[in-house]
Amino acid sequence: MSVTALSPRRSSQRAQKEQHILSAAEKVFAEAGFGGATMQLIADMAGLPKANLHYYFATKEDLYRRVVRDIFEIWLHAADVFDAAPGPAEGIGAYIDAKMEISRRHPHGSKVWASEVMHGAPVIQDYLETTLNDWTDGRVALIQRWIDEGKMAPVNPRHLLYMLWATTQHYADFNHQIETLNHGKPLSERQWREAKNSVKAVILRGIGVA
Amino acid sequence: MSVTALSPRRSSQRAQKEQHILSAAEKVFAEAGFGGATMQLIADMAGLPKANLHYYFATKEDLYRRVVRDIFEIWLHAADVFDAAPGPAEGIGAYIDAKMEISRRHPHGSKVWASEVMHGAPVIQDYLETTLNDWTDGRVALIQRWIDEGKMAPVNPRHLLYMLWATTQHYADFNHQIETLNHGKPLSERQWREAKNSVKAVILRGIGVA
DNA sequence: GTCTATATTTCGATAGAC
DNA sequence: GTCTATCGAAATATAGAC
Repeated sequence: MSVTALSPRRSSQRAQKEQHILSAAEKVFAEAGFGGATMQLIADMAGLPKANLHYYFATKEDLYRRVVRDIFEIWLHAADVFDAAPGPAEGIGAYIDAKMEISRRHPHGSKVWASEVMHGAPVIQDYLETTLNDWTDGRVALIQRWIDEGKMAPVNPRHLLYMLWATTQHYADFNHQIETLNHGKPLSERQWREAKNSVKAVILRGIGVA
Repeated sequence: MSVTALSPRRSSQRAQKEQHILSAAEKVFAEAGFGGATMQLIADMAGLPKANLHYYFATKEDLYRRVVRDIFEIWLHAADVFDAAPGPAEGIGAYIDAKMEISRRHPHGSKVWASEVMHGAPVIQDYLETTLNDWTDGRVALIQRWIDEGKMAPVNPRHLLYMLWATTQHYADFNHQIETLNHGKPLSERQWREAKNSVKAVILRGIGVA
C-alpha cells in the first residue's frame, strides 16, 4: 500500500502534502496567533483529520517553526535587488517595490512574523541575533557608503531601514484596517500602484534622491 | 466589612483596583496575544488570586475589550497637536513626536492594538468603521487643504497617514527586534532622539517642507 | 469583597484499528 | 499512510466558605 523508502517521487509527494499543511497553518496562525490557533482549526482549514497533522509535524510548535522559517527565507531573498543597484534611487526604490509586492502576495506570512516578534521572538530569536543582525549591518554599511559618496542625504541608515520595513509591512500587517478605511474593500490594482508610488515618493525625496 | 453601595470613595477604590488589573492585563495580552494570555498569568502579574479577576471582569473577553478601548482613547488624544498647527511642518512634525512618545511610553498598548487589528479586529471593528474612519477623513481633508494651499508637496494624504502610523508604531510593536539589533539593549535617551529626528527628517523632507 | 476548591470544556498529543 | 477514539493536561469559569 505504501512505503517508507524515500524514493524521489514519494519524497516529493510528502513535500507537497507538507506544503499544503504549511499553507493552511500560515493562514490560521496569522488570523489567530500562535496561542489562539488550534490544531483542529488548522486541520479543518487543510481538510484533514487532526491526527494527520501530527503525522507530518510532531508538535504544534514544530509546525509553527517551519512557517516562520519559510517566511524569513522569502524576506531575505527580497534584499537581492538592494545590493545589485548602483545607487540609492535604484536600490531603495527597487527594495520598496519588492517588499510591497511581498506584503501583497504574502500577507499571512508577514503577520506571523510580526506576531512572533511582538511576543518577544520566542522561536526565532537566534535568527534575529545572527542572520538578521548580519544582514542589517551589511545594508547599513552600504547606505553609509552611498552617503559618504554624496549620493544621498545624510540620514541615519539604521532608522531608514526601520522606516522601510515599517511602511512596507504595514500594508500586510494592517491590511484589515486599511480595507476597513477603504469602504471595506481590498485595495484595487490601481490603489496598490498608488500606495507603492506614494511610499517611494516620500522616502526617495526624503533621502534627497528625487 | 464591606458594602456594595457605590459611595464615591468606594467607587474610586474599585476603579483603582480595576486599573491595577487592566495594567497587568495589558502587559500579558501584549506579550502573549489574546489566545496565549491566560487568566492565571494575568492574576499572577497583578498579584491576585485568579477568581478575583472574575469578580471585577466577568470574562476574559470583557477584560480584553476594556484594555483595547483604553488604548484607542490614548491614540485619539495624540491627534490634538495635529489640528492646532498652522501648517504641515508644525502639524505633522508634532504628530510624529507625539506618536513616537506614545510608542515609548505605552509599547504594550500599541502591541495589543496591532494584534487586534492583525487578527481582523474581532472586538473593535465598530471603532474602525466609525470613530477611526471619521478621524481619518478629517485628517485627509486637512492635509489636502495644505497641499491645495501650496504648503507641501502633493502626496496622497491617506498613504501619508499610513506611513506616519507605520513608522511611529514600529518602534513599539517591533521594539524587541530593535533591541536585539541594538546589541540586546533598549534604545537610550540619545538613541530615541535620533530615532525621532530621523523619522521627522525623512518624512518632512519627503513632503517638501524641510 | 476575597479566596480555595472544583466543575466543565477544550486542546495537544497518542494509541491502535485499518 | 490514514483516521477514530481517547487520554491527560490546562484553561475558563463558578460554587461556596469565610
